[in-house]
Amino acid sequence: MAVETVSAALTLKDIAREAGVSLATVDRVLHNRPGVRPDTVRRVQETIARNAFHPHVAAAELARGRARRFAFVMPTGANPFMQQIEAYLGEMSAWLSARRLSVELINTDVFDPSVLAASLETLSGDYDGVAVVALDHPGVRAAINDLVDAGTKVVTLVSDVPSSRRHHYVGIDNIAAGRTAGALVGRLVGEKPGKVAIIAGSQGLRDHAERIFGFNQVMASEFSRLDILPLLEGRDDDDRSEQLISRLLDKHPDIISLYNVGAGTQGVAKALTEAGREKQIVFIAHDLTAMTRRLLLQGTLDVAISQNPGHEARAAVRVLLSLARNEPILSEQENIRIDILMRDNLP
Amino acid sequence: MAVETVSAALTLKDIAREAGVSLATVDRVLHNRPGVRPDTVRRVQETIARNAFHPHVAAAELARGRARRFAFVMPTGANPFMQQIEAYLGEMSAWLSARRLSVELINTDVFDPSVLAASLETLSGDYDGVAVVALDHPGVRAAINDLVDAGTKVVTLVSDVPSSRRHHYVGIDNIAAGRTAGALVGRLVGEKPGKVAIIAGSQGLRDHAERIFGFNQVMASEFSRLDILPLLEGRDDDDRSEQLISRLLDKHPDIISLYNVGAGTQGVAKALTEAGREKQIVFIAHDLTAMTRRLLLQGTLDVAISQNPGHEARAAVRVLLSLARNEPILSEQENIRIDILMRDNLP
DNA sequence: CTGTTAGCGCATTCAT
DNA sequence: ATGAATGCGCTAACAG
Repeated sequence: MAVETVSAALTLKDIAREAGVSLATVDRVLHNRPGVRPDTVRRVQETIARNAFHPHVAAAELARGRARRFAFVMPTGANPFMQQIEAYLGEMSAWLSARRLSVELINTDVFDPSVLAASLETLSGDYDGVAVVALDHPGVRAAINDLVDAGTKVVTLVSDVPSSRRHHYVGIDNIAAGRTAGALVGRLVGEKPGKVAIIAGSQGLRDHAERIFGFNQVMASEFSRLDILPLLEGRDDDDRSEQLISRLLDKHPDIISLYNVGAGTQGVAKALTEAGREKQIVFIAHDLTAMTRRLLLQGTLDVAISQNPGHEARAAVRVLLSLARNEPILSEQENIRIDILMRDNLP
Repeated sequence: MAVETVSAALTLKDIAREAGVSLATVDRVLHNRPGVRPDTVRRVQETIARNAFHPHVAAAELARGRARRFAFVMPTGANPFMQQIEAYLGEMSAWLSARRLSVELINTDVFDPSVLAASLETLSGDYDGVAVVALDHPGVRAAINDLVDAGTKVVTLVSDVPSSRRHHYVGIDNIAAGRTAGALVGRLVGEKPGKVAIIAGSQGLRDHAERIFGFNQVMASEFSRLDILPLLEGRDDDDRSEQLISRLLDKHPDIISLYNVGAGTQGVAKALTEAGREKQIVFIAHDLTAMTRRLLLQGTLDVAISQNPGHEARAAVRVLLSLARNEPILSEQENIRIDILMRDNLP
């Protein structure tokens, strides 16, 4: 009936005895520290492997003594999605403090590359790990690489800098998210012909650009019968987005779907409602907030494509911790999914 | 710039000194053990609260010495979804062993209530925690309650027994999953009138029954123009499902959508393809496996509604561990979502 | 290059 | 009802 067996709970000392060396030598091998004869290294490694030995993390953590410090560099301002991530970090505080981990929030203008880069530079040496909502820019890339060179573990959060040497990216594949939006638009409008509107914050933002790219890809290859209107840029601002969309709806009575790539969903929704067309137009936007939740329940918004902010907060912390401990990371666990949220599967 | 402050990393000893008692007394209060004057208890608790003190889990774990044993009671047989959960448990083995945790798999016929109940009874006393894919039946409920009374922590996995006193349920809300399926069918078929077919493993299975309930709810209230055909029961078997669906497709040339509530998706897909109708019919099924992934990419399957087996495996372990340690559980983290998976957001 | 040793913070006897 | 003392398994500093 039982399948797995219980392993005998070995300790470093057991390994040391079996390999015929001292505790300290096993420890050196375990952490690839210098000063051990290659031959001895091999012998110890073999005993470790043979016994499938894993050092007790609790003991290791305790013996290290030193607490770990992580910094989260987040955008200033009232972006609700970022606020959710910060809130979930706050919820972890008991968990963190029971592990002698500290997370410090650093709010910076992440949209100004020089400010962000400068902000990152000041962190060097003070932290074991840094999570940053990054802007893809040469200055930022350099700052990230400097941190990495200084021995700090770095993960990019939500927005990546693939060309940097960051250790990990915690966030979604935005091209795939855009493709998902495109497929949903195409599938939900049915057979009807008509125009599709698309509004983003700015094409200069990497995540927005990638989503637009993925969206257009799917529309061109699979729903070419639909007419995509030129991209509008609402700068993630409610009022501006509302105005742009209002004008657009006036001009095109045959719009059947609307995709909002970035923030400003409230403004877009307002324009839709005031035109009295919220039920006819398939409306797709990003992220789950109190507001998009309400819009989904009302039926104004048809789908919210989202990334789970709680998952991102915890994944970033866990990845930084694993990196700091030189532990392997459970990649399946830290992979952030593209959530399709509709009225009936709201969490 | 910085927002959170680093707490001073207190220890039990600090609390003891500040409260004017010994280490042992603080420990007693911390674990609600008897033998402390109420007055002293209060004083110690206040000091703990005032300092927002959290005992170092690593030290606690180390001092306990004793390893924790958990059992996972899973269905025998070749259910791919269950096999995925087991596989993810296997992937955690290094993680588990580094924490001196052991997970033992117990395979049982969970569909026979008396066998399952008997199986659970044998576990009593041997484990700190038990996760069980449960069948909702009085005998099983009693067995679960007995385990709980014996001090074992119990979580139900994937399939719940709400009337039992299990400590936690790790799995999705199946009514909501059924509603989600219904909404997707209704939205994806467009304006077309026609018939909708539905096939389940068995109405006797609680999760199937709940999904059917949710599905019908949405169809009746929002898509009453669609004609729902009587439920078929394929017993989660590919061949039987294929035969049933083939016959149904022959009989009804105007079927526009098909919802498979349980397993047997491969058989259903085969029937669809052999009838040459896989492109016209909106097909929705559950769970992501190698096969449903392929069907999604081919376009035979339009949506897979799924629960993340890796997440479920890890959540069950974490919840059992938190329960065993008397730690609070991060409910947002352990909540299992209803995933809507389409071709473009496959993980 | 290798070994010895003193804690890390808590749980748990055993005394008082 | 309370306190003192021991050790969990590992890291890090030091000694050879």
